[in-house]
Amino acid sequence: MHVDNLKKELKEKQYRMTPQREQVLKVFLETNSEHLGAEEVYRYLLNKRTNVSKATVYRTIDLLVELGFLRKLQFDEGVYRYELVDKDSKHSHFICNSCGKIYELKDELSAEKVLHEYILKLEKLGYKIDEVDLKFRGICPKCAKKARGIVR
Amino acid sequence: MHVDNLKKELKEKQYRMTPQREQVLKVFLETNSEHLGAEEVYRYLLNKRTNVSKATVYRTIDLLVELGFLRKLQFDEGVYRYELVDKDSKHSHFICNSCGKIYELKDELSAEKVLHEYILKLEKLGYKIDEVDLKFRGICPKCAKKARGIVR
DNA sequence: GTATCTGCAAATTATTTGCCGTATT
DNA sequence: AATACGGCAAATAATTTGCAGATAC
Repeated sequence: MHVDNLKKELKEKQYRMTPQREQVLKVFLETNSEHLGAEEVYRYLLNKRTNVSKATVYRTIDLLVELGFLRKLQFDEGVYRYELVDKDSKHSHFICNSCGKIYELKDELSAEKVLHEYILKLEKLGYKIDEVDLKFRGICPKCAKKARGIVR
Repeated sequence: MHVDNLKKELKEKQYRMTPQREQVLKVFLETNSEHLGAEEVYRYLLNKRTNVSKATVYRTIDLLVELGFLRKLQFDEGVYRYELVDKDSKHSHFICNSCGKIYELKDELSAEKVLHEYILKLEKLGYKIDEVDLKFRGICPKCAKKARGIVR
């Protein structure tokens, strides 16, 4: 489980483990890391009658990013979203312009292999690459199917 | 020149051509489309003693995006940035974590070919792709060279 | 016990909007 | 002349910050 990792990581950096920090991390674990924004995390905790102030949610999320538990994302809205950093699976995102769903393209749909040779090319030219961010937008298979249904 | 295209495009959609709209578009043409944010466009015009209010800058930029003259970008700051849509050259971005410069990876550095087969794969699975957004972060060749210099 | 953390409310930043006078067609 | 547009100032939305009391270690 992840919460113990947090406990350990905090201790190492002389931060303190608090109920609030545990709760915020748990939100991401419980929701299966559904690209939540800070406001959504706050609401989720309110619903569970768990008292964490909004300021603390923001501060804790920042901390979790700093410690490498969360990755900060942007999808062209006015909000930052976050996902659990899953060390062994890099992925890209597909955002459906119709239903808004964010798909994670990984495993057999991973773009990693495809990009690998390209990244080598950049590195040969002196670019040192720390992060790759690949996003697609369009219509997802589900919505595309529905749309076809309507046409007929 | 692009300003005439704007004039034409506006007429077609029964929008009006105004000095402010011309000025805002010109900023992007004159600065070689350096990924400016709205605030920067506003400042640029102030310096040139061209009077355009901030609200108009925002509204005009939105319009230019809607008309397809500008593309809206996000680089994990709290600001939207914009670039001229250059029809015949899709490109990705490399953001240097050291100097902050944003590089456009195009022409011989274009990732288009590499991604092409991958996109076909997605489309075979029913995804309809309208937009691809690929970004890298790391250290650019210039900064990498400098850093090496310091080490010695 | 002490330094870190939290909650609250106020501040900040980027962007949007309402309203009314102005300019384009 | 009619309608779209621009400027201003106020409104909004997301996030950040200062401070005083609470809590982890």
